[in-house]
Amino acid sequence: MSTGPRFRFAPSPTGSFHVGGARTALQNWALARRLGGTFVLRIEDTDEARNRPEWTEGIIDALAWIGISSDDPHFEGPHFQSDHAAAHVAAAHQLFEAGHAYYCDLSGEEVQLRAKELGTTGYDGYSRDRGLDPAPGRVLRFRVPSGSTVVHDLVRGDVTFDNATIEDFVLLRGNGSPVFLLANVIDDLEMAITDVVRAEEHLPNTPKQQMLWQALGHEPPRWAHVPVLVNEQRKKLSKRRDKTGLELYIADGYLADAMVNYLMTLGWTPPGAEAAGSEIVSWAEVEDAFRLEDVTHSPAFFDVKKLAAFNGEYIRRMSLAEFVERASDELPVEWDRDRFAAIAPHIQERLTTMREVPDKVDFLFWPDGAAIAYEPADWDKAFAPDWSVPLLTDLIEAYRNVPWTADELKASLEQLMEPHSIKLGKAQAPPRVAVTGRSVGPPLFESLEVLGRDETLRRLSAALAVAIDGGGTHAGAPGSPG
RNA sequence: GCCCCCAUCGUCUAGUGGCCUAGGACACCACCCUUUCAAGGUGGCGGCACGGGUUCGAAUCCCGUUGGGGGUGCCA
Repeated sequence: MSTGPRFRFAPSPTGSFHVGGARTALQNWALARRLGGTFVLRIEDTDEARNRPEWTEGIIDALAWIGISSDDPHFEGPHFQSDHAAAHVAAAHQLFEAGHAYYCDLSGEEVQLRAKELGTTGYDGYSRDRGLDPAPGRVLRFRVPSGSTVVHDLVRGDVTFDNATIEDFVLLRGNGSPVFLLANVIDDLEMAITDVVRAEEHLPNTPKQQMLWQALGHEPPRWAHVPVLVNEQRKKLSKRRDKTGLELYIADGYLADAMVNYLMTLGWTPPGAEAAGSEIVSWAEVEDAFRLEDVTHSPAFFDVKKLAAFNGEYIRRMSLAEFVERASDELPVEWDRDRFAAIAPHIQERLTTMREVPDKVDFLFWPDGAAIAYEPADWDKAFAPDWSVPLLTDLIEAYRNVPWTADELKASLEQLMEPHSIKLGKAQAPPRVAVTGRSVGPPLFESLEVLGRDETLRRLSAALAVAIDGGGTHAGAPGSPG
């Protein structure tokens, strides 16, 4: 058990794990590990309607994916806020007994009505000195002291709030249940949290929570509010408008290391990144160098394009063996793994996400003899030149006897091109479209080598037939193989 | 409305008074390489929001303006 600082990550359970949450979790994790402290996971399930056991599992799985393992000695939890309901209520009563809170019988509508009549904002302290006793339907409100509250924030410095601008906020609802503000503080207190690192949106709550800590007779924790993540409209990333779910990115074939690396560079730069000319850093380096004091103060745009660039970089950095293994997960079970391994080196550097793998190599797995659906535009372009049909005809003849290696296949095409005086770049188009149905794909001769002589010749001949017979219309692309 | 935060290339950022004719990364453009597409290499485009101070000297400090964001629940 660690004795160092205690951080906490306190998500509310939903079916989705927010990428912004992933970032704050990562920051807490880096700090907890480097400082020899603890990362406490607390599920904020106060709102019972939202609580489902599988959601908690989803959170733990998501954390594990980004490298925050519940098996790590620095990990503690999960704790559940709902388990502490009694403590929250007890603390509220304690606050009432000590005179830090009072009951009020005004309903929400009545409060609004009064504010309107008085021309004030929010609750005006109507019941402050009425000495009301607890009763059903009455809310317990905190008696905000006069003066001001200074929040010492590790990323922003001191932030001063005039208490006069903070209304006597609710601690206990009319039905006796505690609100988030209170529950959050009590849990942090009970779990001996020393450092609260969370998103900037909580900054306005902080003076209220700090007053609660003090009213309860405790020193508040160290606060740190990191900037929020925003979309291209510069609005806080929201589940409704934006793609925020970590699970969505996992499904799209993003690598955990790339995601973690990218998330950490939002609002923070690894030392040495500039000199290295690269922002790609290992988690070890992050853990070693991440400091709250170095975090930027302004919101950061979550740029999927840059994430994709990182991801491509990480894919290219994998060893071939690792790449083949991971890519296999993306392939249909019936596809031959050895055949894939043969072409793998040629697609590894052409990817931005793992999800693109099947699409890059599918032509190698079409059933032998299946009709090929040619991309109309690609077909037209490849077979527009008048040399295309004769070239293909000769190529079929040549390929009947040539040794079946990429080099030989290439040499043989080059030899045939000569009389036509065309470049290899153009000459490879007709056979490529004939064999793969498209004009782009992995290197052609390597692909043919993997495909094999029989199926290659078959596809070449089928295309030739269509080219001759379909004339300029190529109407003949029969049904799709896949 | 009120409170709080923020402000360097399109984006993420380096920069903590002279090393800045502002550096890097992503994106974009061009060229090279080339077996299509990528990858890789080289180069390019592009920024200190504005106005006042302070100072010998300001992207850096202060004030104001403008702009953006967050918060203002008996949600979390």
